Amino acid sequence: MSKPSLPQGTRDFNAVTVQKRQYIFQTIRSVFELYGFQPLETPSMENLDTLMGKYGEEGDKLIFKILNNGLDNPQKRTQIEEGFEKVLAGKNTNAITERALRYDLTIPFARYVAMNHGQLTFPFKRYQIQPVWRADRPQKGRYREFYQCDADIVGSESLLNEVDLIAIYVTAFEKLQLPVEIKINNRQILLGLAQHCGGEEKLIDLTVAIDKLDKIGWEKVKEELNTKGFTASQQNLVEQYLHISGSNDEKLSQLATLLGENENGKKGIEELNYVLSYHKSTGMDKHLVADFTLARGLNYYTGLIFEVKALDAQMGSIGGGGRYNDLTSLFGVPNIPGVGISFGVDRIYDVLEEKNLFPASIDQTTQVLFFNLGEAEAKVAYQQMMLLRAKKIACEIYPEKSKFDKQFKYAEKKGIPNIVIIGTDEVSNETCSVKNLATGNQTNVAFKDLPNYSF
RNA sequence: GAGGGUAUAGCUCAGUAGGUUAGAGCGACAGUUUGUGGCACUGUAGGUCGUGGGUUCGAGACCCAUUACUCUCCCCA
Repeated sequence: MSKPSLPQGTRDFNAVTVQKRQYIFQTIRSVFELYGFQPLETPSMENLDTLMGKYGEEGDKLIFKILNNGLDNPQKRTQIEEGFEKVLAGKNTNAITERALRYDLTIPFARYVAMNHGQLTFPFKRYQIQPVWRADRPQKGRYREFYQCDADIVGSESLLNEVDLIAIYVTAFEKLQLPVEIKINNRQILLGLAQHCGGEEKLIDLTVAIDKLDKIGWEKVKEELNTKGFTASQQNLVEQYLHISGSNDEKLSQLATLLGENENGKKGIEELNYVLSYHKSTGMDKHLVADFTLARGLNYYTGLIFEVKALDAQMGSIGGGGRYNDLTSLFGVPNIPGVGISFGVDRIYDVLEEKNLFPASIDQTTQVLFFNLGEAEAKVAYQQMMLLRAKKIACEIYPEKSKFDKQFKYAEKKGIPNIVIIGTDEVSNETCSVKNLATGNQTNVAFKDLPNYSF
């Protein structure tokens, strides 16, 4: 028998880790609900057709596909062999796989909206907290199974939704006491720039190159633009664009000058201005940074886009989102605009851990340990313990009669702050000894007073 | 998909230039101490040195292969 192991990029979560993760989930969930979002859950697996082609060419490769059952059925042998040949040729076929694990929460949500748009009340606001899977190579801050927490609003084009989603980010990260900066940009601005550089068809090359700026620097970006056929004057324009700096207002006015009368550019700037000025009134604008280098990989975004970065932390983005004006048309239901955001819980966890920002209180569960001093004593202790549990005080009793040493060490290792000792003397007096392990203080408490004792 | 690094006790790691019987700390267990823990001391258990081949009189160490893990790039949360 070989040693048991885990699939690459997956993890077990021990008690402390689960509690810390619950703290993050609960914080985010409470904010979602505070803002009027309702929960949705979708299956771990979707039909492969639902997912394929939605995340770009790279994305398709990273989808975990599920092998069909019954491939050994002799009656289907020819069909399956043909299917297998297709797979070897790099194509997909439902003869071999027809289902796949969820890759994100947005596309399943779009599928859900497309299937149920007749029944839903619009604007429809849902949140979803579930794991997703990617067949990516694991590394620091990147896993093959990880959780996303999404909130989306569909059926409304109002920018008030963007305003609200930003407020969710700010509120949630304030509650987590994690300092962040929320970068915002607008696909319309990028589109305007592409048009200035010769046409909309340059948009993807342009965004891919721009996105790399902070990693590879302007010179390399310029080289890449050059190989993609951008002329010297176009490269110059991009350079001016990327070197815009100052406060948010200053940046936007410089950008307005640069893009001039371009309709998309003007619209994009107007929308950014709207959201930024709205948040001046909430005081949340101090977390917002207009960043024209922000592009985001997913091609379905059409309007404002967001990305959240933890300040002073070695970590990629811990959240992102944006407006997609026609996502459900992928599933045959056009004209349902939407906007959404996502929290990357696993990365948030890593950052909170790194910066020591988890509250100390969350890993404490059991409040009181009852010592076990023998069969008869334990029976009395058990009765007393149940009275405490009825008062919602978390307790446990050591399950066997052991030396004090061992029971003390058990309490200490589990971080149980109080112990209750009930031996023969206590049983006859109807009292118990309550000891606080941190202070070492010990007091005698009558049984009748124990349920009201403040531990 | 491309390129690095690592693999020795439950955990973290030593192990010199290839040389007898494989080392430490921590942890576990037991005792000093069967109604008062944390400390201390004493003792015990625990290893097919990732796997398979090769070189050698001799391999934990050197070579080849393989697997797992890990990190970086691409991309992403």
